[in-house]
Amino acid sequence: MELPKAYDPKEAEERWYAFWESRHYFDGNVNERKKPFAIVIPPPNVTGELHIGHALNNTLQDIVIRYKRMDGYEACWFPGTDHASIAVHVLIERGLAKRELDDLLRQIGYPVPQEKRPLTRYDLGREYFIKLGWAWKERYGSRIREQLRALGCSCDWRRESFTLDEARSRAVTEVFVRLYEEGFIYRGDRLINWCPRCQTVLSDLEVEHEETEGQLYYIRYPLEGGDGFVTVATTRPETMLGDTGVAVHPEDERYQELIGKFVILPLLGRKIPIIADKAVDKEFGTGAVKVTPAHDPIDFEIGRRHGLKIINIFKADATTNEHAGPYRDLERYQARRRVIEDLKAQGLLERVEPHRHALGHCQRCHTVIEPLISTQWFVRMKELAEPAIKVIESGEIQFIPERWTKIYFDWMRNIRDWPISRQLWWGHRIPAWHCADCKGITVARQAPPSCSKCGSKNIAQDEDVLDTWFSSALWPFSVMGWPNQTPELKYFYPTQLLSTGHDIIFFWVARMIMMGLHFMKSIPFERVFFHPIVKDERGQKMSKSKGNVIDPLEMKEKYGMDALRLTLAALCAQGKEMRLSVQDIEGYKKFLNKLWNAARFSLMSLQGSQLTDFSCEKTSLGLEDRWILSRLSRTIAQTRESLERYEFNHAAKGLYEFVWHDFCDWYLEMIKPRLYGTDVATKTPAQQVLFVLLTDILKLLHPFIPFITEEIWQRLPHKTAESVMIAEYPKVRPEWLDEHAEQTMHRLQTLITAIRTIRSEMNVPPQKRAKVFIKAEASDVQQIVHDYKIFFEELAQAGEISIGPSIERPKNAPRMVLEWAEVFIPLEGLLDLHQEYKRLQQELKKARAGLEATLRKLDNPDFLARAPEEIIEKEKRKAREFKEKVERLEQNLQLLQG
RNA sequence: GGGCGCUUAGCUCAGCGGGAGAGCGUCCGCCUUACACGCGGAAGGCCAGAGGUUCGAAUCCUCUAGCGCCCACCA
Repeated sequence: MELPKAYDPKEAEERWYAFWESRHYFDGNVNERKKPFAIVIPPPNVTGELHIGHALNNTLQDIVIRYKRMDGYEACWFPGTDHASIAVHVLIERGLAKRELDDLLRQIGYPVPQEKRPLTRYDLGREYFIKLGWAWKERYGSRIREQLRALGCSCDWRRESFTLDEARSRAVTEVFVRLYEEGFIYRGDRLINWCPRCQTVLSDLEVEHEETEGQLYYIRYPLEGGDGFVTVATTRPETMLGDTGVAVHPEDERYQELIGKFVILPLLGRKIPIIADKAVDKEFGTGAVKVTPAHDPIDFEIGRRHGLKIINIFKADATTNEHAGPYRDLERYQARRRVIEDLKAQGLLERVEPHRHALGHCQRCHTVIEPLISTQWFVRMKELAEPAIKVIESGEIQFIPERWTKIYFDWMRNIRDWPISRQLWWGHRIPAWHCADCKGITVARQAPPSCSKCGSKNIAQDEDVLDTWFSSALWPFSVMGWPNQTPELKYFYPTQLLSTGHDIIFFWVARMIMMGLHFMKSIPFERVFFHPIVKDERGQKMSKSKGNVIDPLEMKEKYGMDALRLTLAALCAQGKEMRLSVQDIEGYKKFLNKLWNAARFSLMSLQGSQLTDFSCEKTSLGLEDRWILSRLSRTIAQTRESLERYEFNHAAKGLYEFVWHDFCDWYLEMIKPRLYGTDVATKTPAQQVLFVLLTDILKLLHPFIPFITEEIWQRLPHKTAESVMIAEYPKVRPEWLDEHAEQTMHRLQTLITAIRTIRSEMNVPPQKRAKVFIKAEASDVQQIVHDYKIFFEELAQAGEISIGPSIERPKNAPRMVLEWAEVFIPLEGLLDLHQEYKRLQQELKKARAGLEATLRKLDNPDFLARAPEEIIEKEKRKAREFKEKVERLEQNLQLLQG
C-alpha cells in the first residue's frame, strides 16, 4: 500500500488512539501466564491543564509501558487525578471572590446574591462549598484526561481513580482509623505554620522560604526596680506583645548578674523573667533575646523548658487579639509600625539595622506564614520512617538517578511529625467525632451513634479535612481497591516503576514508601525515576507570566504529538533540568518526515513483491545487507539497555542515528540498484532485508512515536501483528552480528567519503563522473574496490577506477590521504595547489601529533609494563597507522612542492 | 548556615579512566525520480582554573572561581 506524500498527524493521532482503545490494547488484566508490569500515574490535579512537565513525565511512562507491553509483560498503567485539597480550595475561593463561579453556583442551586462582592466560602457554607467543588471537578476534571489521551498515553482507563472518590475515601478513612488505633495519629497543641490567608495549618514542606531584606530592631527592656535595661534584638517587634521572658546564654559573662532577675515589658508593663538557655547565640545581636513562646518555634521550646507563659496575640487572620492590649485589632504589620513608633517615642528603640533573613511563605497563596500554637492532628513519623529508610539502603527500591537517595536520607533521618489536619473544606473530612459533653473523641470508620467515651449523643464530626498528600500517600494501593483484597492488588502490587519530579520526593515519594510498607507490608514500587525539570532554552523556569511556556497542545497542533514526545525523550538526560525550545521540536519533526519518506520509499519498493520468507539467509545477502542487519542487532541491544536504565536520550538518539544515517543515508542508497533492477536473485533478498528493517524500526520506535509508526504499520504488505502496539518488541539477534561486514563497510564508507570530499572541495559538478585513482598496498582494500565498484559509481559518481599498490598520482589530481590508501581524482581545470597544500599540511600536523602521542606511550617502559595487553596492541596499531599516514602525507607534500 | 548539582565546538547538550562527539547554527556545492522537513562536503574545542592520583585524566581525588537548585528555628 502506498503512503500519501505527507504525514498528517492531526487526523492520524485521533484515529489510532480510538483504534487502540476499541481493541482494548490498553487494558491490563490479572493474567498469571504473564509477568505484570505496572505503573501508577502521579495523579495530576483535577483542575489542572497539561503542561510541559506533565507531557514529559507521561511521555516517559508511556514509553516504558508500551515497551514492556510489546516485550511480553502484562502491562497496566493506572490513571487518575488528585483532588488537590488546598490548591483547589484556594482556586475556588478566588473564583468566588471574583464572582467568576456564578454559573456553577446556580447549577448547584445556590441562591446567588446580586451585589455581594467578594463572595466567601462562609457565605456559601460548607455544604454548598463542597457541592461547588464537585461541580468544578465535573466541569474541568475531564480536561486533563483528554489531554493525556492526546499525548497518546496508553492508560487503562477502566481503572481511572480520583483521590476523593468513594473507593479512595474508604482507603483514607481506613488508614486514618488504623493509624489512630495504633497510636501513630494523635491530636495535640503544637507550634505550627499558619497561613493567615488560607486560615489553615501547613506542614513544613508547604512553607517556602525566601530571603528577604528585613530589619533588626534593638529594643530596650527596662530592668525591674529602676536603673538599666537589657537590649534585645528582634526582626518582629510586634511579637513583643506576647513576650513572657528574656533569655541569655548561661555562660554569657555580660549577663550573669541578670539571670533570675526581671524586666518590665515595655508598652504593656508586664513583669517577665530573665532566664538562661543554651539555645541563645551569644554572638548574635546583643546576646539577649526576647522570648515569645506563642509565635516562634525556638521561643516555644525555650518557654517549655522554663515554664514560661504562652500568650497568643493573634487571631486566625493574623490581626492582633485582646492580648495585644492597646494594639488589638490591628493587622500584623500595622501593629509592628505602631509598636515601633511608641517605642521610639519612649526612647526604648536603640537602633535599627538592615538584616537579611529567610521568611516562610504559603506555597499556595504566598502569604507570609505566621507561627502559631494550635490544636491539630499529627502523624508520628519516626517509627514509620525507619523501615522506609532501610528499603532504600538495601536497594530494594532503587532511585534513578541515585543521588536522590542522599536527599531522601537526610530528610527521613530528621523527619518530624506530620501535621495532617487542614482547616479547609475541600478534602477528606477527618473521621473523628467530638463529644460536647465529655470532650472525648471518637475515631471511627462511620459516624458513631454516640460518644464512645460517655455515650452522649451530643457529638459532631471534626471540622477539618486531611492534607491532600495523605490520600496521595496511599495511591499505589488505593487505586487497586485496597482495603479490599482484590486480585489486582495481589497481581500488580508492588508496581515496577514510579516516574515523578524530584520536587515531590518528600511530599509524596517518601510517604508512599512509608504507607506502603506499613499497610501492604511491602514496597509500593521497585524503582523511582526522577525526571528532569523542563526549563526554557535559557535555563529559566517556564511560566505564563514570563511568556516562555511551551504548551504541549500547541505543539501537537503545530508539529504533531509524536514530534513533541520524541523531543522530550531525546532531551531527557539524567540531569536536574532539561532545556527545551521550539526549535528542538522542529528538529525532531524533521526526523518524522524522514521516517515517513523512508517508509514511503520502502513500501513502494516492496510493492508487488511476493515475499513470504524473512529469514535473511546469509548466503544470499550482500555486504550492505549483512552490515545493516548487524547494525540493527546492535541498535536493538542498545535501545533495550537504554530503556532498562531509563536513559531515554540514549535510546531515542541511538534510534535516530541508526534510522537516519545508517538506514537512510547508506543502506537505502546502496540497495537502490538492486531494487530498481529486475534480477530476482539480488532483488528479493534486498526486499526481505528491507522489510525486516522497516518492521523492526517501526517496532523499536513505536513506544516513542506511537502514532506515526502505527500509521505506517497499517500499510505494511505483510503485517505480523494487527497493530504495531501489540507486535513483539525486537529481540537482539546475535546471529546477525557481523564484525567483518562492519569492518569492510567502514572502509568502503571511508573511501567513498574521501572521494566525495575531493569532489566537493574541488567543485567537481555532482553529476559528473570522475576518474578515480587509489593507491593501496593491502589486498583487502583492493578487494573492496574491486567487489563494490557499483557503490563507488552510485554513491560517489565514480567513473573508471584504477587501484593498485603502485598507482601514481596523475597530473593535476588533488588527493585524500588515508592511513591505508591514497585517493586521487584528476581535474580538468586548474588545481588550486595552495589550497591543497594547506589542507595536507593541516592533516600532517594532526597525524604527527597523533603519532607523537602514541610513540610517547610506547617509549614509556611503565606503560609497557603496566597497561593491559590489548591497550598496548592498540597503541602499536595506532602508531603504525599514524606512521603510514605521516609518510604518505610527507611524500605527497614533497611532490607538491617539487 | 548545611547539602547537592553544573561548567566540553557560536547555542543546547552527550561522553565520565585508554585515539575529543551529536543536534541546531555557520560556510561551500547540489531541486541526484523516498524526502529541499532533503543530499553531499567543510570549518569550529589547551573538555572553567590550579594541584594531585595513575603507565595514561574531559573522565577519579582535593582546592578555587562562576552559575543553579534544595534544605535550615540565629532571634
